[in-house]
Amino acid sequence: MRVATWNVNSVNARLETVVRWFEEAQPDVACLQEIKCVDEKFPAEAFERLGYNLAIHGQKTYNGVAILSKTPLEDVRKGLPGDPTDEQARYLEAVISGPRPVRIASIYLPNGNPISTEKFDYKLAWMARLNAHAKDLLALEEPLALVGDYNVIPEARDAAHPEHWTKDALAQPESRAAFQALKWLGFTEAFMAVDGAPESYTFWDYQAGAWQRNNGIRIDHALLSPQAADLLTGCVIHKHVRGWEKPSDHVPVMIELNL
DNA sequence: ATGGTAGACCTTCTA
Repeated sequence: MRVATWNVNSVNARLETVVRWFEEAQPDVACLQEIKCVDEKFPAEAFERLGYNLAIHGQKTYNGVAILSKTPLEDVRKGLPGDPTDEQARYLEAVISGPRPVRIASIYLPNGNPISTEKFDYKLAWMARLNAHAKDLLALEEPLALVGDYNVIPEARDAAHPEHWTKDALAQPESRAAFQALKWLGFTEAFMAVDGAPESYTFWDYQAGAWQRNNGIRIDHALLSPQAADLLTGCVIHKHVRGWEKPSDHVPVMIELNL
């Protein structure tokens, strides 16, 4: 089973590009982030035509996450538990039905910039809530994948120019520590388990010719429970998609599970 | 030190 994660930077502005990639890569499950629309504005027909079932947790203008699956989605949870006042659509969880069900979450972790503002506090509070919820999910002892745009550069090797990011929320020690703490609950980071090559980025800024200079960062991650890690056979970053017409600034990351 | 790009949407915010 192929499970992808992709921050599409507006599913409506990107529809042609996104459909092109779906037809090429044929994911069984795809988790999208930054759809940037309410549920009613999601171009559902385009994906239903390709044979997908949809779960959408949208929001006007900003954020928004979705899960598309070839098999029906069950036990859908919208929003990250832990703060009922949080109105940002950044978390969606569902169980992918099948002979061996897999629980999947589509995550759009807060950016957190600038770091001297409440935006960074919100990022760290959100990460604490994610870690608490992830701990509960691990206790279920089932195949589980938490995939998405984590907005965290885990290590210096995950940036072409680590020195550019020292004042950025994506590379702060607090951000990295929270991501490490999440992994240490018992997750396997799919990319590091399978490949782990340096200079393997998932995001290149639109500005300053970042793509042309390969000035990228690796911030889109797939974390697997032990029961899912046992099934892991591959993890590929679809870098070439960044060179297409009208690209997102992120590229898809695809994991393969043996089921 | 600045500005460079992209998307939603109404003027500026987010990234």
